[in-house]
Amino acid sequence: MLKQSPVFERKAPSSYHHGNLQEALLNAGLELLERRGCAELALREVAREVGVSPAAVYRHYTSKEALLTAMAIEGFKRLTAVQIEPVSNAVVTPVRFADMGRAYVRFAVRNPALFRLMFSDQIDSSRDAALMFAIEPLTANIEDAVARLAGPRFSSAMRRKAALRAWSLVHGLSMLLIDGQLRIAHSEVDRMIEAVVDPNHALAI
Amino acid sequence: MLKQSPVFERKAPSSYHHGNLQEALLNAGLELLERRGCAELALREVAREVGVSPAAVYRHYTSKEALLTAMAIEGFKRLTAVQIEPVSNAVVTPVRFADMGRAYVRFAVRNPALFRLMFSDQIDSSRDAALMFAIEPLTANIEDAVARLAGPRFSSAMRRKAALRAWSLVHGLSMLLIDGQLRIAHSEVDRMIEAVVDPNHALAI
DNA sequence: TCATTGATGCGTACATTGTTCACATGTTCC
DNA sequence: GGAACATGTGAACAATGTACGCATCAATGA
Repeated sequence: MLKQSPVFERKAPSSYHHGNLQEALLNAGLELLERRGCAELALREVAREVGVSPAAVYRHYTSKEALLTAMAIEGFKRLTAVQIEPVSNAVVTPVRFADMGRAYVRFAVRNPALFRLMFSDQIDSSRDAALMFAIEPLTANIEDAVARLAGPRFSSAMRRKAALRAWSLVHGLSMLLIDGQLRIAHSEVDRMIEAVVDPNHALAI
Repeated sequence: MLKQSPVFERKAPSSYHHGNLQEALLNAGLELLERRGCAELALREVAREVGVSPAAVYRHYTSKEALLTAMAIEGFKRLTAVQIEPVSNAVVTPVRFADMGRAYVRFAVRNPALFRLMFSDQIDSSRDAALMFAIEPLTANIEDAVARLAGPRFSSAMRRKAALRAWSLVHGLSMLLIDGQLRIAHSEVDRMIEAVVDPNHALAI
């Protein structure tokens, strides 16, 4: 019998074993997350989506929180990827540094529920080593970019401060945007990101 | 018979009616929120805390979301109060403007669960008029302070941009701090707030 | 004074959720 | 082919949000 391809999330009706349930649950969870929102995501519904009993989930994740954690880890991987892209294999200029921030905000706006989950209290970053490991590059990339942009004239304390300012700015803008606090049209979101995340203040100290 | 004072949250054992259940539920909810966290707050537990049946809650709030919304509104009132304090009855200086931001972040750090609820997707600000009304001063205060600080040399577009930058910065720092993303000791939180929210960049445009 | 009425609380019930446990079904390897 | 193991199922449990009809109380007005 042919091995089931991972792209099919639903098992064939007659097959008892799924084939790649762990990954299927993760993908179904990520998809359902954006449809239902962060608060209404039900473990049972994820199982239903994949076509499997609720208890089967526990063979691959020890709890609902564990599944959410895996989803958040995937989110951090994706965010890290889009974040670092503007400065990979390139000199860090103020414009490219701002591009990093804009990519961060765009990721949040395009994946609001996932972004919210990643920074929610439903997952405990100090508890799960893999999660902590996935978060770490996010900070490291910012600090590294600051270092490459500022050069040796910045002390390590100045770098950390500039990085934290930059992170706070883009993170706050992301949150306010996906909360709908800023009453702006969808079409204006990009312009607002351009305006707020500005190369002129890249290294404000 | 004496009317029950609102300060007593639990009804006297023999009395059928509570006296001020609406406010008691709100207070109990706010207290439980910080103990249990934003995700684990149960309507039934709030009712238990007040000494009343779960169904009684529905005489005063149409749903759990309605209670959470009321709690969030109270949160916005308190946040607005501490936020505006540094510039009420005083000329707006860069230092006082920064103090506004610091008060914002301190509120978040001292009431992490409430702050998270206020900006969560569990309440829909575009749905509830009272909630929208409670949020509005938060933005207005920042923009007003920017206007008083910058004077007439700032266009209205520049004011909005500066206000949004300032809000994003303090909001992002607040979120990162209560998420525990910044691995810093409790004792260093205040120093970090001082460093990041800095009068020198009050009006960065 | 006392029945009426509206507001407010209760008990019960239901569907849904996260989780557990014993059991069923495949797969792998000797 | 059978033993050992991984992986899925079904039934069950407690807890949750919510709806319903009924109980209790306070105020009102004849």
